[in-house]
Amino acid sequence: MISDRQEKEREIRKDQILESALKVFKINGIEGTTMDEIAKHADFGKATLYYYFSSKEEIFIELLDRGWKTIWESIEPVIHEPSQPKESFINALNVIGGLVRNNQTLFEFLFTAPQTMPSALNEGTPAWKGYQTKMYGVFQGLLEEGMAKKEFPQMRTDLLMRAIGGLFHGLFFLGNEKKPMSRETMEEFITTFIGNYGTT
Amino acid sequence: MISDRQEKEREIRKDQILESALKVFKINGIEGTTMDEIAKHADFGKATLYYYFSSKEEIFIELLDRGWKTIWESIEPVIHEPSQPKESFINALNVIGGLVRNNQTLFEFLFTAPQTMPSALNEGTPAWKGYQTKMYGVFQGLLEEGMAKKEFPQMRTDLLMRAIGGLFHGLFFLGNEKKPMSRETMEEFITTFIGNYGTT
DNA sequence: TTAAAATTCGACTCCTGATTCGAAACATAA
DNA sequence: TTATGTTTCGAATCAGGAGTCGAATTTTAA
Repeated sequence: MISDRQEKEREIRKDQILESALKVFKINGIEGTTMDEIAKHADFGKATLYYYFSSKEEIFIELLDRGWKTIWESIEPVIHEPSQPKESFINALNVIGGLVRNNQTLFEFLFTAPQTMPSALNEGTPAWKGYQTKMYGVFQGLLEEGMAKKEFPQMRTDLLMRAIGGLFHGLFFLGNEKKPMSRETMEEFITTFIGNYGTT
Repeated sequence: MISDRQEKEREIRKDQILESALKVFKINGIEGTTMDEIAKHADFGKATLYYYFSSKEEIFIELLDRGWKTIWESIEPVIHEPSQPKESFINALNVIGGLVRNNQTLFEFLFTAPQTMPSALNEGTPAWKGYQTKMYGVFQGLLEEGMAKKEFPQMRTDLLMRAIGGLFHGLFFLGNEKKPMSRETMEEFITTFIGNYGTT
């Protein structure tokens, strides 16, 4: 039997491993990351990692799953508030911005890793992909609603989507500045781009 | 002695290998790419690759070097034309857009690979890095000039830089559309963002 | 106090994939 | 035609890293 406390401690150890994996990944890149390295950082023996995770891939998947779950659960309540599409849209972006500010490394990983990790993609619709899809769906939806209400510039929503995605990514992750992107600055850029149509 | 023709043929074979490497990389990701795979695609024996390149890494570096050189040499003349900063800026972006349209895979690689290939970075300032730096320098410079002339919104140029970089990347590389981004659409998005200050 | 369960880990195994070897096949030019 | 240089490649070699094993060590609970 496993007590509650035991379960909790186990969870803590898993977190420790995941966190270390993330750090090592950040330093050595996804390619250069070895289990030994992760183990050293996490202060465990390599074999112990396999007591908690069945494979290196599982570690990365778990990182993605948890991360995207967090994103989704943070956004979800915001988009259910009864506001104008544009407002919801910006609120949701701000929520994500907040997450990024709290843990830059993690979220950069979440937004970048999928491109560079072919193995993870091939398994029948992993959980994280589901959240990702839902998230994009929501944003796209808000964009379409807002477009109909003339709150946004009249452009193809899929293009606008790409543009805003890129813009967000650029602001938060490009360049070598260590200071986090402030909420104000982000809003300024986004609204400048989106134009001050409906509101203001 | 190596005749001109021989030299030329050798160059062609190298191209063939580089092109194959790029394709395989696109399909299997940078991680999953093996020399065997590249060799198969290039229709050479694996050992032959080593006759033309000293290592797998050299292949990737060469891809980056050539690519960034191309970018730089395409931009260079445009920015020397005597125009307003904003105009030069957009012209240069359009030039790059043209390159991307011609060979999406290559340029996506050029803009993405550096993030995911730690080994390449460690060698004392590789050639491609030089071109990349020069390019960013030029864009940043144009932005500053234009800012002074009120051609752009008054924002920190480094942030504006990141934003435009992200925007460009988003338009050209995000999403799963296969159709290339048209010049018109790109300009529309960029100028919408930049605002129609000076010109128009 | 002690048997069973949970946790830890160093030392293997094993495989994959980069790189090298040495022997061909081919081309060139005297 | 032959000696020399060039190109090709299948079959080894070799290293590094993922994953396994079996023996401790620690914790739990009766």
